Amino acid sequence: MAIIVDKEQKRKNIALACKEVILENSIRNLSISKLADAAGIGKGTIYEYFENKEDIVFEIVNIMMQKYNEKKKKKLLSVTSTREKVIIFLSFFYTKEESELLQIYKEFVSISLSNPNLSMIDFQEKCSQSYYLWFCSIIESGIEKGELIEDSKALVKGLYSIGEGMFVRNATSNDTALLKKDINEFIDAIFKLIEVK
Amino acid sequence: MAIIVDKEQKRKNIALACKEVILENSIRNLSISKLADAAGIGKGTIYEYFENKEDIVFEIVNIMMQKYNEKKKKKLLSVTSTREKVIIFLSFFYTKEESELLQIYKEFVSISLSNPNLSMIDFQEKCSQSYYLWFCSIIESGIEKGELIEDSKALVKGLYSIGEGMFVRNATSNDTALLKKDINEFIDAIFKLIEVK
Amino acid sequence: MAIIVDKEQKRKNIALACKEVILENSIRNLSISKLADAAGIGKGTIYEYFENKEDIVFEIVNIMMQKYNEKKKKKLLSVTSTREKVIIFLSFFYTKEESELLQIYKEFVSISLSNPNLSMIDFQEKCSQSYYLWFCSIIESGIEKGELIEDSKALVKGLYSIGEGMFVRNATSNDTALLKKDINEFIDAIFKLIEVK
Amino acid sequence: MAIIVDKEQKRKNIALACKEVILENSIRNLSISKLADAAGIGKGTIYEYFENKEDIVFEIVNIMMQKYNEKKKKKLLSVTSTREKVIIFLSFFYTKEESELLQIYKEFVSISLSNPNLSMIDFQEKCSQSYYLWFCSIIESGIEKGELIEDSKALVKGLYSIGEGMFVRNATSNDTALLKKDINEFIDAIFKLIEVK
DNA sequence: TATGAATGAGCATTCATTCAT
DNA sequence: AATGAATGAATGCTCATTCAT
Repeated sequence: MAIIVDKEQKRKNIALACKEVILENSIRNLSISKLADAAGIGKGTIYEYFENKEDIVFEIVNIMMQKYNEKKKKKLLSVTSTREKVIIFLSFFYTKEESELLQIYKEFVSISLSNPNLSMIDFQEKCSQSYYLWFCSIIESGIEKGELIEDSKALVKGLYSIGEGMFVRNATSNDTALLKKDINEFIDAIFKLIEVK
Repeated sequence: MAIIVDKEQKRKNIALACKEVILENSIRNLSISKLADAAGIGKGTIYEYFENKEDIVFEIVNIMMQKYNEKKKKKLLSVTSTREKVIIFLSFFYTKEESELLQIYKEFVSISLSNPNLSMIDFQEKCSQSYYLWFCSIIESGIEKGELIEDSKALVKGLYSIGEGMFVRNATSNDTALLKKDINEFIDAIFKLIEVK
Repeated sequence: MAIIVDKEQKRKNIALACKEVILENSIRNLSISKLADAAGIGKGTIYEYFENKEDIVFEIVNIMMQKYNEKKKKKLLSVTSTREKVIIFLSFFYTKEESELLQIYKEFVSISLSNPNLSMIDFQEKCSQSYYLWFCSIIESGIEKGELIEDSKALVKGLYSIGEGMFVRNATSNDTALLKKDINEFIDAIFKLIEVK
Repeated sequence: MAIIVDKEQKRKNIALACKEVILENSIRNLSISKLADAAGIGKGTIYEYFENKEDIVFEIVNIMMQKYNEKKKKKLLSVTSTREKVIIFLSFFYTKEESELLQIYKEFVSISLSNPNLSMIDFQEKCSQSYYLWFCSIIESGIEKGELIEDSKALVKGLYSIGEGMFVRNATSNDTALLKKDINEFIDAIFKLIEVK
């Protein structure tokens, strides 16, 4: 009988093996054969598990995002104040721990700005939406708990975009320390206005 | 006239001649030879004036931004309230009038996220800095005029990034109406907090 | 039953199972794995019964030709005049009833022109020879019965090739109505010359 | 100033340089890089002169057919009897002189039977039509000159297809001597019937 | 006997760049 | 200064075939 493999698991393994090369190079400069080499498999085998090159990137971002979300969830549970939660939420954009994910994310944004294909758009919109809802729930529970003023709700979309805006602006210089300072100073300033004293 | 001036001028002319084709297609689908055709010059000549394709986008953004800044300056003088000035400032990201500039700007951001070369980084930092100072002076004069509370100053960087953040998030869907709504709702909400009553 | 018989039968079953997909697509656009899927067997199993893709077409033509020959034999017995027999004989190339066979036959001729393998050559020669003898006997009995002039015999090879020649010429346009007209007009013309009045 | 080349002439030269490799291999097994090597130019250069692989084959068949047609025209003028003209016309299919053209032609027929693309069909139909008219005029002038009976006209299409039919049937065995014999015996037989005594 | 996972050679085409003129 | 002919590296993907089970 033929060998039976766990396709889903192998897909993950290959994706993970590819992660390193993607981080070292950029997604754009990666050829399938380099990826196959990195994963220690044949070129054709890639296509047994992935539809195309982008599919690999999806899988990687997916895996990394899921892992990160788990971490984030825990971190968010470890603090109580809404302010701390917001800081944790936006720390994504400057945290050194997630520099790998950030790098991939940067590529992702770059591609989505100039080359968006349907599945990419779809993926990004789902991501964006789920993060937005998450962030929203943090602010809302802050209001419920009486930490934030009622009007905070109208600021959610903006606050949530601040990180991304600063991230993009900062992307060329890659000075995460500055980014951290800027984001946190803004949070301080805005909380002065929206915190119930 | 010095030769160097002519060269600079010709660079501009070529860039402008390329603008239309880049807008119709995306820079990624454009080959040097198509750009040369569009500009009515030889392929080799492109290389006399530009380092590569990205360099052309860079020049176009440069030219268009300068023009746009003149317009913006005038518009800003035509209104008096700080709120109106802020609205005008951030309207860049959704205004239909500047849709060409926005499209090119999108390409530009995309390139700067994944392929930044030195002059691009330099350009972007200068741009960013000058816009920041500009925006800063608007907020500061708002404070001076007693329209905004003192604490508004600390929000400047954030406010200024909101537009970009929303722009990037919005880039795939291209729904400018939604973008406009989101930006303006945020401005409303934040002004509730920072306007002196 | 001997194993060898089973193998032969399975070969036939697989070939027949592939027939439909080959008819829907062309053999050139079909990969072994699609054929294996269509036959409901594993890719490797194909190689147990066939040398290659062409070999499958070969088997299908074989099977279909045999079936067709039975039909043809009956039809030929149902008419009496030599002219009618000739018409039936050459109707193969345009008859709608056999359009599947014709399509496969076309593939087969194409392959035999550019990729003939030994067994294919062998098959074609045997086919050709047996059809020739068959056609020959029709003409000869026509002469014996006094329907055709003695000299008709020398025309046999040519008459017999006319159909194929017209078929090939017609293959690109696929206009079977025209083909039928051309073949039958030729038969009319030649019978004017070879029929005993 | 840039080098200016005679594109049309260079196209012909490249095609001719490719002819040899096509004859040694088959059209189907030829890669662009082999063709480029054979022509002593870079792979990219091929695409400066040809749209795609098939375009090269067209050019070659075109060139060879034109040359052959010139020869044929002269040969046809060198004989007077219609019978001789017909023999010359159909000799194409077995003549050793044109074995190169025949080989290319065989590939051509093979492709047209299974992979016809639009330009190929177009090309073949034009070819076929022009040969048919040519052959037609030979027979018609034979009738006018009183060499052939009036009824010969109705045989034209068939006679003209005989060669092709026999050629195809013969293609696998490649026995040109036999083909010659068969064709000429048929011509003898048919001329017995259509020649005015 | 049957399988299907793994493979890697093979391929058409594109395009930035060079450089002789 | 301007050109455009020539190039060849680079690439995503297919698929017949093998072979361990």
